Amino acid sequence: MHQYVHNSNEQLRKRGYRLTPQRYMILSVIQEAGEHLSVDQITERVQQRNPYVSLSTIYRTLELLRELGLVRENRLPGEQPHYEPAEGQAHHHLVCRRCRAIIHLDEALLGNLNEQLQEQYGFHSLTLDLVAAGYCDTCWQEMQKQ
Amino acid sequence: MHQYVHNSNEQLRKRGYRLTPQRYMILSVIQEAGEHLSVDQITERVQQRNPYVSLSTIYRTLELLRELGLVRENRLPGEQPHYEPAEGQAHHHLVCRRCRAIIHLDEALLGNLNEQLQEQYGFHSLTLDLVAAGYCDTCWQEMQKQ
DNA sequence: CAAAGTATGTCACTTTGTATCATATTGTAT
DNA sequence: ATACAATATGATACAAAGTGACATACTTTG
Repeated sequence: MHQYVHNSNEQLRKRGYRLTPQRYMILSVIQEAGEHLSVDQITERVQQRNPYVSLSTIYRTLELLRELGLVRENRLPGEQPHYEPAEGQAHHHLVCRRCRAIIHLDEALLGNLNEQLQEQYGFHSLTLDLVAAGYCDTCWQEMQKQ
Repeated sequence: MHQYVHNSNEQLRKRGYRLTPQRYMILSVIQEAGEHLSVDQITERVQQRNPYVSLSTIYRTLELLRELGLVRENRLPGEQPHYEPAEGQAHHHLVCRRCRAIIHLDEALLGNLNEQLQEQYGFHSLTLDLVAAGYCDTCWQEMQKQ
C-alpha cells in the first residue's frame, strides 16, 4: 500500500472510520492521477475497476476525505470542483478569467505563511490554496483591440 | 451613482456591453451588502426591488461580471459560491474544515505578491484569493478526545 | 424610421448533489 | 463462535443549481 493511502488509513481509523474497498479505490485513483480530477473523472476511473461502486459512495467519500483533510477540494471560478491528494501544504493556481487557462504555481510561493496563520489564529493542519485570477497576456491584448 | 457602479458601467461599455436596469440592480445589491452573497441572496434582494427579474439574467450577469473582473466569485470548500465586489485586489479566508467557521483575513497579507505574479507571468489586473483550510482550535480539541 | 446588435424572460431540460432506507460489512463484547 | 452495535454501501427518488434555446424587447447607429 502506498504511503499516502497507508497514512489515510490511519487518519480514518483514528476517527472511527474504515478504509473500505471503495474508499481505497477512490484514494488510489486520486493518488495515481498526476492532475486534479473532477467527480466525473473519479467516477469513471473507479468504475473501470469496479462498475458497481455507486455515485452516492463517491460523493460521500469525497466529502469525508475533504473533511479529514486527506484530499484537497479545488473550486476555481467558472470550473467544476476538482480533487487532488492533500500531500503538500499548499497548491496554488493562476487562472485567466477569459480563456480559463490554468497555471500551477510553486508550492513554496507563500513562504512560512502556513506556520504564521496557525500561530496567529490557533488553527491546526492548515493547507493553503491561492487562486490568482486575471487576464493572460494574449487575452489582454485581444481585449484592448475592441 | 456610487463610484463602484459608475466604474463598472465604464468597464462594461468599453467592451460593448450595457449597464441595464437589471445589471444595475445586481451590482448595487452586491455593492451594498457588507458581506459576500450567494446566488439565492442576490436573487432575493434583487427581486425585492423588482420581482420580474429572472434567474437566467442573474446567472448570466454574475458570469459576465466575473469574467470582467467586476465581482469576485468565492468558492470555498463545502460552501455555495459567494459573490462580492472586486474592489480590493485581494480577499482571503481562513476556514475550519469541521465546523466551517470562516474568518476573513487581512487584504495586505500577501504583500506585493500581486505585482510579482503580474510581472513574472505577464498577467493583468490580478486579484488574489487565498483559502486557508484547517481545524479551528475548538474542533481540534474535540477531535483529539475521540 | 429601419436595421443590427445587445439583453431579457420563459420554459424545458441537464447536471450535480442529497436524503432515505433496506441491506451488507466490520468491530466488539460475551 | 455468536450476537449485537456501529459503520458503510447501493438503489432510488428527489431537490437544487445551472444551462440552452428562442421569441420578444430594448438601444444604438445610420
